[in-house]
Amino acid sequence: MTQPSAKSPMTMAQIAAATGVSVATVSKVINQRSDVAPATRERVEKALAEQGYILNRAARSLRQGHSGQIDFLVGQELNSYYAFEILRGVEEALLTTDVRVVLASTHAHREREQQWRQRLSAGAIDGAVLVLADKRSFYLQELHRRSIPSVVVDPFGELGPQDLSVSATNWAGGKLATEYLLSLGHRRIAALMGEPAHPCTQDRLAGYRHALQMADVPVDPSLTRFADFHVEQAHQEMAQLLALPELPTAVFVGNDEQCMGVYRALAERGLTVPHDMSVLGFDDMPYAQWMTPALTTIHQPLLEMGRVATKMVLRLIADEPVETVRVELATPLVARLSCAPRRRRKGFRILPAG
Amino acid sequence: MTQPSAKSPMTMAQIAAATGVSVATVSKVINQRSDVAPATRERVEKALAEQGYILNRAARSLRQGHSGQIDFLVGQELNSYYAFEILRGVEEALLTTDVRVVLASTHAHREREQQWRQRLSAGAIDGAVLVLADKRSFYLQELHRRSIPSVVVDPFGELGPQDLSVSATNWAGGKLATEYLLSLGHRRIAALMGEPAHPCTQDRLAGYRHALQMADVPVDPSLTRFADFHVEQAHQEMAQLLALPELPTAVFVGNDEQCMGVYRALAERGLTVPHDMSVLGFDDMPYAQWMTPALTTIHQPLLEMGRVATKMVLRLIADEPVETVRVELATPLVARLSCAPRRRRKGFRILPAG
DNA sequence: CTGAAAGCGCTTACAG
DNA sequence: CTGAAAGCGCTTACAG
Repeated sequence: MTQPSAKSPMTMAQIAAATGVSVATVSKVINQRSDVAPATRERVEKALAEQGYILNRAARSLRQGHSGQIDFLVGQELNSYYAFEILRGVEEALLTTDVRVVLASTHAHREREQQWRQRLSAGAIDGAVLVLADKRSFYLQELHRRSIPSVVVDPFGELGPQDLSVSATNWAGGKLATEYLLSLGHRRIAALMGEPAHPCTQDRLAGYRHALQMADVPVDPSLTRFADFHVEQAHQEMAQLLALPELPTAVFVGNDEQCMGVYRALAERGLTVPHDMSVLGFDDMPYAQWMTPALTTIHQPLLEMGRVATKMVLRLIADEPVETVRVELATPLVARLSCAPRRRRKGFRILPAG
Repeated sequence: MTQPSAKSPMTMAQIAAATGVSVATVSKVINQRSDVAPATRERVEKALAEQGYILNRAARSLRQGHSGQIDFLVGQELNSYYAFEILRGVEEALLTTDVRVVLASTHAHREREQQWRQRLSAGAIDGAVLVLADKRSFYLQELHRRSIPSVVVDPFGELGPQDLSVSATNWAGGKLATEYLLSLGHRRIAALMGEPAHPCTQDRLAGYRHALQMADVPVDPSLTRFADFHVEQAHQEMAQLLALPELPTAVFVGNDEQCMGVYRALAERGLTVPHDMSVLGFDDMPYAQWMTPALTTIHQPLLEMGRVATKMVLRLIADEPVETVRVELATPLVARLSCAPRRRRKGFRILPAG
């Protein structure tokens, strides 16, 4: 029946008094400095544990000028699960540390940007994980000015030579997707991509073209379309594709979310997946396996990207070396039910069943 | 061409020196105390603005014992978009304040719980928004012990009389859903609910039963099934429902995520929505409108719930009164394409087309 | 190896 | 209305 104590927390001074050493020595023990006699250290550690000592971070922060916090900053609205997956990875990397994430995106509100800059200046931010930033990003520039460690996840444009980044192997992913569709016999393969300005779009598209060329399939420009990364525009663009005189038999799509729009456009035309059209996504979001039919897609390790970026930030904060400036994480293909071998044209040739 | 200054931030002492007043007076101006002469105040405010003064929060925090941070704590794994929507609401409420959210869920890791408790004790948490907690929750108990303001969003069980909460009108939502299906002519309406222990499940089910009784439709217990709130189990339970000798013609489902499993189970049996079965969800997650067919569902205002809860926490922190202890936010029905009028039994009666 | 002392930047009770 | 001074809890350079 230990009584819950709501008393104000222990201080180093109290521990010092209880142990008969100085506050300086207690501090040294807590900070694992080497210049403490083993016997003293042991005695202090025991008291610390027994009394349930708790470090006052505000005090340390005031003294040292840092805060035990890193910011999670998204270049756009926080309206997509995409960012959430990355955030979960950040959380995971921080699980065993005593660093916290702060969601600090300012969404381009001027007042909020001011506030954020203030926090920066006041030393309230030890580091940052930036999603969808490029070298012209407000955040990145401010962070550099203050020399605060940062890592960009999935850069949205060009980065400076000193900027660190973590992304997916987009080129390889685009190539793999296309090779898979080719292996199923498809030749007329459309690419319904996301935001054209995003480097990941460019890279995936380059992978797509490369795979086609390797297979001696001519690249038909009318088969490449762009949209933002959301459902609505994908739905529209797919409708455009379906208005073509000669339809593709497969589509490689910019992300899973867009695939929902693609499914819809197909359903509206009375076309079924994968019988009439193979659909291949990108991301492998949790819902991909539960779409009907279950979506074949390229896995983008968003959670892992968040985790890796966070670990890099942590190393930078601790002044430890970071191995690579540009990390790219693998993008395997997850085969489900939305892709099938190309059907022969109706009445063109009848293959024996089996 | 103002030179970006990476110098260490201004202090009150510098402002005081520049203005010819004392540090105490600067502090009073910043904290909007009344005991400052108008002329002095004006002079100091001018200097503050011109010099771009920035408050050092660590110092204030050390002095005052609070931190400008509230914790966002989820009782379960942070693996569902559900929590993300609430989090977005929290963010929104904080947009115009200088309070930050910290994602602090410990996921029942013992070591992390210790760390969290330390932060609590050290005054690093001014308040908390708890998702899916009940009165036995570790977080809630610790928070109460330290008298730190908190509000529970969507309580997972019973709460103490003094606990504040924000939830959706689950009973009304269940009733509304059922009435809608009844109005479409359905009489055999299944309820494929989520977690039976969750109060929201109980409330929705009560609403469902009430609506049936009001319409003089007997409640068939074999038509009520439970699962967790995720896709897999919903898929299984729906398969069970489809093994019944007499099938329902409509299902009211625990949440939108579960509906994906329901769609799948139906597709596997060759049944189409809404022709063979009407499906009605709960939540109105962003993807609901993009499921095929677009899901008719009860809108649960998760984002708004997060926002309201956060505003309550903010009021509590500021020692302002809070109007209501239990807030319930409305749950309108969003009609889309997954529900249709009940079809007459095959061969029972032929209606003229049109 | 140990500790006395200064100081991080603020707020507040108090004297004037 | 104004300000000198104490103190929040820590860390660090330095003397011993």
